Amino acid sequence: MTEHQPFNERYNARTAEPKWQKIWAERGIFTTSNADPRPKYYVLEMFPYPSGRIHMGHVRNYTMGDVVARYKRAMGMNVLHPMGWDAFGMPAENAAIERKVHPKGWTYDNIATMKNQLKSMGLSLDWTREIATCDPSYYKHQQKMFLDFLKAGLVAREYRKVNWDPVDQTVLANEQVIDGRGWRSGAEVVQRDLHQWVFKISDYAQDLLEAIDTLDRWPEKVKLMQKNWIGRSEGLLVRFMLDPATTLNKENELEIFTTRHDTLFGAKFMAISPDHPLAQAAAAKDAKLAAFIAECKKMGTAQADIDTAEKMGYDTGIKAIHPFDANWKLPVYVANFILMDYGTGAIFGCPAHDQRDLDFANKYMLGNTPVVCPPGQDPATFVITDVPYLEDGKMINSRFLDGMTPEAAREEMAKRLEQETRGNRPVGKRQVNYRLRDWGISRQRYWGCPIPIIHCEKCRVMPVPEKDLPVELPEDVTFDKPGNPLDRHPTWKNVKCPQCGGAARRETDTMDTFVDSSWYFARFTDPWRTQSPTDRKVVDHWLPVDQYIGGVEHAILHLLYSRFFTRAMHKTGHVGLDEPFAGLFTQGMVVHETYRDQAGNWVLPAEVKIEGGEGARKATHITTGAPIEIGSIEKMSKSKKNTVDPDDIMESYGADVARWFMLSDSPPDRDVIWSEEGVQGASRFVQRLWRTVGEIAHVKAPAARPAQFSAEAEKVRKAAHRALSNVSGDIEKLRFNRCVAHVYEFSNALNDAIGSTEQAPPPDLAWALREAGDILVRLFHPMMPHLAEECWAALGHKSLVASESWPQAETALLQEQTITLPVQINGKKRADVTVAHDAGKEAIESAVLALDVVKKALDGKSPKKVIVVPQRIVNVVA
RNA sequence: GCGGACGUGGCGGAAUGGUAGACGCAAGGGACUUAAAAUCCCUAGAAGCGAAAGCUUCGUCCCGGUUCGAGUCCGGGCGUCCGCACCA
Repeated sequence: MTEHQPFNERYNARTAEPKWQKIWAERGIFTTSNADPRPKYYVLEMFPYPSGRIHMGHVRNYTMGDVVARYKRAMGMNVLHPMGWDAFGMPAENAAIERKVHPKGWTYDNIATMKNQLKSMGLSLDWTREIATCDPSYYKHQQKMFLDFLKAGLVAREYRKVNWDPVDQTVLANEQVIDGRGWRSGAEVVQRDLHQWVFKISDYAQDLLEAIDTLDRWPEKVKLMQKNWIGRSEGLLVRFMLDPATTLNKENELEIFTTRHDTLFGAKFMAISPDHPLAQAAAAKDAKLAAFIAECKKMGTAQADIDTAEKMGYDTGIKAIHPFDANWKLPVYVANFILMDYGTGAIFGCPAHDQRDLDFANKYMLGNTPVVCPPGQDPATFVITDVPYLEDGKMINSRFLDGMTPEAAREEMAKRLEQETRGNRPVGKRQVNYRLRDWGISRQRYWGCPIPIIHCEKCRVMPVPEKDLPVELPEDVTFDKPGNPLDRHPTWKNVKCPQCGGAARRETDTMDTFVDSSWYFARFTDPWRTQSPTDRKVVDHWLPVDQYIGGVEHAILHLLYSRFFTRAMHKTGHVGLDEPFAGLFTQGMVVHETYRDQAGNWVLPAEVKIEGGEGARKATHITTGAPIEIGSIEKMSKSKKNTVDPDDIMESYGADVARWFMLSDSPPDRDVIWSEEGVQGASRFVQRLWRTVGEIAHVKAPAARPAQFSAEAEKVRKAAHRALSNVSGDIEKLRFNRCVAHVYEFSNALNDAIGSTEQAPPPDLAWALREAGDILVRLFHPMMPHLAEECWAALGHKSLVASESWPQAETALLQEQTITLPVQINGKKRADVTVAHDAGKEAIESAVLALDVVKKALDGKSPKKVIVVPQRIVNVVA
């Protein structure tokens, strides 16, 4: 048996934590067998990018997952709780450029460091399943699936806009474009069209949308965000004739998509995307238009930039003819806010009922005609100036639509336009549109999974034969020149065409790292398998993930891509289901105060000393003594230096304290403020628990359960079993902050009981105290596993608490004999009434009416109404 | 700009439409100590009344609504935060 610490000393996390971690590892208790017959439970936290060191966000995320894993294990389930590395990505290449280190070396060094950090947290992870997405043994299978998807028609090539840095000769991520300039070069960024590989996620738009409703253990907000992202809209395609006098015969019509065809009589202009073929054709004959389009290309590709940029247009001189009036001509503008990717890249503008159209019309003095009149408003006096009318109403100024609701008007308009034909085709056609675009996966970068394609002059685009997988990244690359190192590698891209044997070149683009993270959860089920990405028997047993936990910043992209990828894997036979994550939890961020010195430089919390409380907090620099300004609380970030290094915390307080603090106070889905005081509070509590358990360890109790318990012993038992019931329920609901509160409550109650006990408590109380001690330790074990092991051993147990089963609450102890109900008179609390816990409504009512306060308030009259809510409250309406 | 959330004491927060402020932090008072740390006990939303036990009024960002009853539901504001397709 292991030596445990004597109770006259403080609990020493520094010696206890490594000791228990070693024992857990030696006994392999967190290694999961795929053959274990017990019911499965798959708990997964979003795997980290190996950026260098773990941060507090990781500590929070992985602690939550670990609580669930340890709890479910105690509940008798076969728990899969793996960990890996989202190891491809740009920071490795940035390090290569800035520090002359190889991305691979940099990444694996980081993994080694972070793995040690995670190990020191005492997480119950199965490290035998560790994977790194940058390992050829992982990405080989990803390449195989790319080829399978290609065969299954799930992959296509499309032109896509990217931010191009003309100096660095590279594509920039949106975050690398700052005020329209490249972050490294400072050069003005231009939009460029690149031929890209895309996954056809839009084929699944309807399915992904509908299936959201089956995800009953996902947060509503995430589901709503995904629905809006997919953005289904039912609208109408309308073909407008172009006035031949204003255009060449070649372009004789313009097709637009609209969801507001009810407002067609409010149209004032047409707007097309700068990338629209008509705009391109017109620009060929109009140098000014060409210049305008070039100007539009200087805008970034980020949606927020497009939406917030000033609305600009260029009148092409082309006129479109209103479908219901041959004499009604609408000017056709090229406008910077029209996207080619959405609908047909062309719209009609109705300024009175759309903000963007109104801004545009006001700028170019195109006027507006309201066609929907608000209820109760006189149409004759209804005018629109700066704010469009977007609500429901009655149609006006709209000929045959007048008087209808907008909804009926849309229906009527669609019907009429569908019936009208021009050139054997209807003028209008109903269409369901999605905002969701196909997923562009091509990246012009080195540190990613190579796309297994060979380009041959003769045979065009050829998949790499499966026997040649993986296509491995060459290691001899340089980062001293602009552009993609793969592209300028002297030999790597030169290959023979697999079909004709002639000279060909490899695809030098690599995959978006979201691809890597779209199936890692499946790979964890059998990471050793070499012949295929998954073993169907194994993967179908483990999936879906029962509880997935990660940051809300992944609410849309990562989760939606994973849902699509799982469907694609299903279609190609790699898994047997569509939805990868049955339960999802999105945790909040870790935030911290910011500090600046007098020169305005950010200062690390570790360098700041805080004194004085309550409004009078003053901060000084720990070494120089210079005054420090305390700033706002913000997300921990390197740039603002408001970070706390988990290593420092674990070194000075221990992993359990860090874990406990991360779980306490804030609800897990909200931000938590890291504060020194809070950590110290957690640290004090660890010592208090240690002392409490020490007291109980000294209590000599009979082996057999006493037949009777005194009131005092009963009180202890009730506190224990109530805490047990509460903590269990709150872990199930992932309400860890309440678990923490209940452990505090229980521990306080236990301390009270011990404090009022003489040296040797009577046998029944002694037994109750020992029972409570055993429950207490098992209750906090998922949150503070090292302390729990130390306490468990101290209580004389030979087993590991990590392998113990979860205690069962005795329901009889949860029910009080009498309950005290608040009594309200007219909704205000005026008294209490104590009744038997199972008292009926009538009994409660008569007890309440007998109260002096109630009698006085009623003043002899009978109450209008008495509302009795069982177990809750009584309200007397006088 | 679009989409999503959040707003409760000095602070983090608790509260199936049912006693607002559990639990913790910080604070104040006391005990122990030569002293400090640690620990333990007590107090604590605001205002007012009372010698006291206690009582009254107000109070969950603001305005309005639904309800016997609203922190919670609905409508409208204000503020803060997150995401927006090549950051992960």
